Amino acid sequence: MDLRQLRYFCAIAEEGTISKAAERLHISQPPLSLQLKLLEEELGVRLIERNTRYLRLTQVGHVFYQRASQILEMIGTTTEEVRNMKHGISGVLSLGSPPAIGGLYIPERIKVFSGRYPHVRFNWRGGSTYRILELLDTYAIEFGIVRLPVPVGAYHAMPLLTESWVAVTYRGDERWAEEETISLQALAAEPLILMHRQKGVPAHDMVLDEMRLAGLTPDIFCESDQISMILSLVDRGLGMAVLPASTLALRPPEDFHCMKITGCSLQSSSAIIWRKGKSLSAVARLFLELF
Amino acid sequence: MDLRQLRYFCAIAEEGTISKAAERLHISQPPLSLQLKLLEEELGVRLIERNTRYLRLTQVGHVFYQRASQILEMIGTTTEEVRNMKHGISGVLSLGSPPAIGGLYIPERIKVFSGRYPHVRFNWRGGSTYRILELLDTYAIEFGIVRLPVPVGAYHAMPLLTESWVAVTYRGDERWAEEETISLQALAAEPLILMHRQKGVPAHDMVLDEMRLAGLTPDIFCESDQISMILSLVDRGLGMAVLPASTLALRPPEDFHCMKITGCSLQSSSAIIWRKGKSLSAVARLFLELF
DNA sequence: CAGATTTATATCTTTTGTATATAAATTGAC
DNA sequence: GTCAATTTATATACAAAAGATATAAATCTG
Repeated sequence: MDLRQLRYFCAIAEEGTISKAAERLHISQPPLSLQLKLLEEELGVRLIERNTRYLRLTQVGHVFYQRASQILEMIGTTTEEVRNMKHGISGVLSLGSPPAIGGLYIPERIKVFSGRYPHVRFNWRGGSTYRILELLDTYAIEFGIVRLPVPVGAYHAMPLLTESWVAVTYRGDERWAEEETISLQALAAEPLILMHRQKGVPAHDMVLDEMRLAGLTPDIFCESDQISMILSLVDRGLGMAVLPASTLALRPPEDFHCMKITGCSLQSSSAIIWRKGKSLSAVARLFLELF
Repeated sequence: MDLRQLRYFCAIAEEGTISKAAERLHISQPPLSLQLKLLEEELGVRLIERNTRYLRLTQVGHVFYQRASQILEMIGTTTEEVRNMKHGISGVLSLGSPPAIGGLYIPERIKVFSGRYPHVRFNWRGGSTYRILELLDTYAIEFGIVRLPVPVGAYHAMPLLTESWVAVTYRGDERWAEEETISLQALAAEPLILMHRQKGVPAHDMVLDEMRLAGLTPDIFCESDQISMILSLVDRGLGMAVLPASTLALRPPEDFHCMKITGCSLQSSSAIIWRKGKSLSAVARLFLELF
């Protein structure tokens, strides 16, 4: 198969007659008829039902048209992309994430990416999931990592992991050292160090909601929007944190003790999202290929 | 640009030398060198750094190789797909969904799809989200619609809408006719008609969990795994249902009265998922394009 | 039935891709 | 350091194919 044949086929499909398509393509009509015929013969399928008065795509022709358009568009963007890389791969990659989630995924990938493309610079914004959506909507960043759910209409999403939330104490805490799990009731009796409640995105309200709905007045010792701050308090035995399990993935396991929370289903998924309307930059596409 | 040039470029990138690539392509070496040169000139970018002893891709060359491979693969699958449609578009499309979610998305699309491709037959399995995952894993269905979160590793996902759960009474219920919202406490005092709790997928436990954690003993009048059964009971004033808002979308709005639940954040997202390893059939891909 | 329009076929020309021959460059062996 | 071996690049010649022109066949309109 030949790219030219795809272009020709699409032109015919779009123009509605072979003659008009030939005009658009700046060739004469006979070779266009011929190429269409050759394409159909190669595929062993009739793509366009035609005679001197009618021309319409067959079912298979419709399918093939969709695929062919996609392929041509991909070739176009690839060509454009590569041409713009005349002076190597450079530019600024703008992304955003809540610090806790981003810390999991971003630094290692920035390291790999920067090793591969040393002239790329980064703009890594922080903030709540809600804030990240704002940054996306104002085109301040190209893509963001957020916890689901988010209003899904305007964004493409690439799901990352789904995980449970766990209760976290410091290693030296003898009362819990032997425990693998903790009940919500027991948890409510502890001083709690929690993620700050954040506007618009329910995932972050989950801990507080579950607590309050339990009818047990939770003892919120401290709220913070920084995981590192939360853990620094836990480390000093000032209270127990409730966090997505992954936020501890980058910490040395000997520093903290995690317990599953029984009788409740705190869960959250995260995803990479980007705006549907605007296509990603070449650099951003390269970066997302790391996921 | 020419498809042949993409094939040639990929062959060179994969074989490591122009000579070996020429051998693999069953052409001689000089035209291959020439085509590579022409490709680079057209793109205005050096893709392969080479001399008589070394050959390695430039940064841009690496990017171009990835894109070119994708394009070639797409052309391959498209060709294959279309060749298999020799006798029109037919076959059996196997999918699965919990009845409640599927009812929202599937019937209308089956209607459209069947109008377009009348020779396609359908195999629409039901079951809990957990069951749907089983069917996917055993290749009994090609894709499923489920409520998130699901273990994300093995599946591609295409997110659908995110929605709140609502409390539902029958229209004639005077006690609530004027209310737009209902508190969790008030809800707990009603006889409840709920989705049956289902194994493995936490989303369906949400109602019960929220209830129990509220410290209020919920009065579970009836559990069912069929939305239609639940609504038939609600319709007779036997209790109040708690359901994702979308499950009522297909019902006449005059039959039921919905209220937002205050002080709790019952939310769920749904998504179409399919196995990562196995590529979708042509018919399935066509169907997913409706979303 | 004549004129207009569109697709299909035949033949010729031009373009482009490929092969052969050979030069140039680099590495390893003696 | 020179010679053989290997690889890429260039030049020329040939072959394949894509396109143009001319024209036939089919269908609709007036």
